Amino acid sequence: MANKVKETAKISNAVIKRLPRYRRYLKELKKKGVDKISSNELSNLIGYTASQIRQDLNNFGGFGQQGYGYNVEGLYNEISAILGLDREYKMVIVGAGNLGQALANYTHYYRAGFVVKALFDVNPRLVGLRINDIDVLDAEGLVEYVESNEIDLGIICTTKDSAQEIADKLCFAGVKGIWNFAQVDLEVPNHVALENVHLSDSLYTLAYKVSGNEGKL
Amino acid sequence: MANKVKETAKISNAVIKRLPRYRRYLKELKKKGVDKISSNELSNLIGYTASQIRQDLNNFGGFGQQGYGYNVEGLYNEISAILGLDREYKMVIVGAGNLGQALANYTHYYRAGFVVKALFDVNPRLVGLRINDIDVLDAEGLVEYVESNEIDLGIICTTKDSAQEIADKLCFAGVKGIWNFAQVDLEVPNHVALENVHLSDSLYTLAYKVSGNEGKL
DNA sequence: TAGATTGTTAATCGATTAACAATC
DNA sequence: TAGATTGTTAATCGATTAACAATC
Repeated sequence: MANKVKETAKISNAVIKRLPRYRRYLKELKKKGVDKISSNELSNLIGYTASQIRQDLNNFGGFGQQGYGYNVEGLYNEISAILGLDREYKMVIVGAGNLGQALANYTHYYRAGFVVKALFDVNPRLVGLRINDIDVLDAEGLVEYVESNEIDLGIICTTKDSAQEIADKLCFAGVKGIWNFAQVDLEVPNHVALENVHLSDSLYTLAYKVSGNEGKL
Repeated sequence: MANKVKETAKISNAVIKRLPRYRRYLKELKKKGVDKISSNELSNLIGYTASQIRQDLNNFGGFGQQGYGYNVEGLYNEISAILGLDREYKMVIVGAGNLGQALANYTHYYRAGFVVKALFDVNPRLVGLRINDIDVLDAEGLVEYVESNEIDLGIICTTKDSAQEIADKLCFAGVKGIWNFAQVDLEVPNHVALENVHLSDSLYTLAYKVSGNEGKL
């Protein structure tokens, strides 16, 4: 087993959550024309310890070079690839209310690889609209659309009451992941990835910090 | 030091992040008319271990009763108070684009205690609009408005390039916390709370899980 | 080569889980 | 009282940090 290929051991969630942040800082450095950076310099910028940075990166491979550091562009590309940002994702947004519309307008900016193909809603007053050149379709046709257009990701922007039903349909229709903005914990099959954005949970956490119950004030 | 009052030791972030979730489940139980619940029953619902639930709650006080369990409504109220949801927060949203507008329409639903007083933008085509009965004001007047209206929280929905400048102004004007949606890590004074919602980071995490680099597939 | 910095092992720290005495 | 379940201490597990040998 002297194989150089990394065993694909389960990477901890804590590590994964830090990857997009590494990528952001590397992108900035790249933009500034910085060629190389050491774990120590990166630590000063990003706030993680140099040790943690080296540990994190070595989960995926030896991207650095002793005595030199890391090549900024190379590392940026590696992390992008690890995150799966070297391919395209076809998405649908279910729920064309304010948030769904905002995401339809924004998501394609984040990175060209995320393409919103359609929005869906049950409200007949929204069906037929075009948001950022994307059609709002009747939620009736969700499953068929997802199947025939090979949609990768479903974004749920409905109320919490219909979110699970939508999730079931999306999973049945074959999406690989769900980005959930509804205030509910969804049940999805093991092979479907789930990422939650619980905005009110986040706001409540802020309220906690502000309220002084933290004992720090 | 046989005082019954809990020492306000620093509560770990992991615990705080779970509180809104406890609250959500307790709210549901309350709605269903459930009076009491044991840590074991709650564990089955919520997915944390019973041991963790008891540990978490005991950071704040002994809310349960041996041989009985926890009173649902009582515990709900306690957690709400710990989170600081028993008071009102005056907020401004800076950046009246799609996301800012969406939040202006949504946030007050989350809980009556969060009141958006005004939106701000630099774009003259947005200034003067009314979103959900909330005025869009000229960003010029931000500091003065926050000061004279005793705003508690600032919500940043601008691009990453202006986010730090806005944060500085908000802090200078005296907000107690910032809810940041811009894709940048902000610097704020110690006494100002900061909660980030990095949507693209979240989307990239989803891409990672879906892409199969996880080694689980 | 000498100096620098990684990759990786070992030590520490913190968070989660298990166990059980206290007590309702 | 006996049974149930908490509150809390102890054990375990995992993640972070420190240290240093490998090596560019």
